[in-house]
Amino acid sequence: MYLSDTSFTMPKNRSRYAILGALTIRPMSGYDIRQFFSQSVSHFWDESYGQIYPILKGLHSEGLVSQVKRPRDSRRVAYRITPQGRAALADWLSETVDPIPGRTEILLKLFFVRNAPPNTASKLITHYREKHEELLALYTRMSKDLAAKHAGDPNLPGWLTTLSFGSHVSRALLEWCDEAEKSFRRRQTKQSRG
Amino acid sequence: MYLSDTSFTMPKNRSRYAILGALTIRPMSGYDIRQFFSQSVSHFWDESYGQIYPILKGLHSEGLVSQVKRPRDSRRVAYRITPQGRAALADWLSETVDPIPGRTEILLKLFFVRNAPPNTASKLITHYREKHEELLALYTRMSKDLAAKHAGDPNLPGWLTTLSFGSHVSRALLEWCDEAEKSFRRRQTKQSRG
DNA sequence: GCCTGCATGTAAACGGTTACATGATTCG
DNA sequence: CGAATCATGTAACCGTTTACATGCAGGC
Repeated sequence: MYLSDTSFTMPKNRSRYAILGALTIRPMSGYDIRQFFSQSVSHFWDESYGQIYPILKGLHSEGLVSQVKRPRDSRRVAYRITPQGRAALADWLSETVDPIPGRTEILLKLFFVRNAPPNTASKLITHYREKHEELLALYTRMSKDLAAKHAGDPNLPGWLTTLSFGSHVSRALLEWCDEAEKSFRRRQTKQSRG
Repeated sequence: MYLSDTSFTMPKNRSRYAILGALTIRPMSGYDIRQFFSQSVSHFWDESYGQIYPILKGLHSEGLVSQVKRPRDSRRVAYRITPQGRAALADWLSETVDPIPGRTEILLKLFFVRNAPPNTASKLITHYREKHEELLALYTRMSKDLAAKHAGDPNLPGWLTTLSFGSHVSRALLEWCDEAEKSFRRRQTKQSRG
C-alpha cells in the first residue's frame, strides 16, 4: 500500500503558519489579518496582501481554514481555522528553529571599505549606531506603553519577551559599534603615521 | 536637456556590489568568486552560482568589469574590475545602512506557542540557545585561529570585527533565552496553579 | 580509456514586496 | 454628489536558492 498524499512533508512556507496563527485569535478576513500583523507584531513579523489572499485561498482548498459567511456584511468573507488547521499549526510550532546568521550588509561594506573615501567606515558605523539607538528607544517605549495599558493581561509577558529580543540585539550592537569604531580609528591613524 | 540614462538610480542589488568588492582583491572567475565567499566570509555573506554568473555577464555589458583572457587556460575567463566599476562600488559603499529587524521565526512561534503542547516553548528556547552557544564557540575559535595564523596582517582587525559582530549578537541572545525561559516557566506554573 | 572532480552555466521554483485595478462604503 | 478610504484581489517583479546539464582536465 502506498503512503497517502498527506504524508508528504508540507511546504515550509512560514507565511502560511503565521496566517494560521493569526486565525487562532479569532476568525479574520484578509484585511483583518494584515491589520493584525502591521498593528500588533510588526516589530518581528509582517505579511503583505500579496501573500495573504492567495495563501488564504490555498489553506481553504486544503481544509485548514473554513469560510465564515457574515450576515448583513456579505462582501467581507472571514476565515476560521479548522481542527486540521490547528493540527498543522501545532506541528509547525513544535519544529525547532535554527538561528541563521544570514547576510549582514554593514559587514560587507566595512569589509570592502578601503575602496571608499577615508572616513567612510566612521560614517557607516555612526549611522548604524544611531539607528540602533532609535530602535532601542522604540522597544523601551513600547514595553512601557504595553505594561501600562495591559497590566495584568496574561498575554503581557509574551509581548514583552518579543520586545526584549530586539532590545538585547540592539544593545549588543551598540557595543559592537563602539568597538568597531575604535578599531577602524586605530587602523586609520596607524596608516597615516606609517 | 534631458538627464542621461546613467543618472537613473542603479538597481539596489547587493550581490552586484558583493561581486565587485570581491574583484577588488584580484581578478577572479565565477568559480573563484564562489570560493572566495564560501571560504572567507561565509559567516556574514555568501553568493551562489545562480547569482554570480548572470551578474558577471551584466556587469561586463555595463563596463563595470572587463574580461581577462588567460593564456594557456582558455576555458577559464576571469573578470577584472574597471575604473567605472570601482566608482560604482565606492558610491555604494558610501550609502549608509539601516538595520532592518525583519522576520524572526522564533518569536513568531513563541507568540503562538499556546496552540502547541505544554513544554513546546521550553524545547524551542533550549534548542535555540544551544545553537547560539555553538555559534559563539565557532566565532571564538575562528578569531583565535585567525589571530594566530595572520598575526601582523593589516587585514586582521577587519576580519575580527566581523566575527565580533556575530559574537555580540549570540551572547545577547543567550541572555535573552535565559530570560525568556524564566518568563515562560513562570507563566506555566501560574497557569497550572490557577 | 574511464572516472572523478573541477568549472561553467541555466532553468525553475520560491518566498516575498510593490504596484496596480477595482468595487463598496462612508462622510462632507 | 463627489471624495476619501475601506476592502479585496492580482500581476509583475525581485533577489535568491536549488537542481540540473554539460564539458573539460588530470589521475588511475
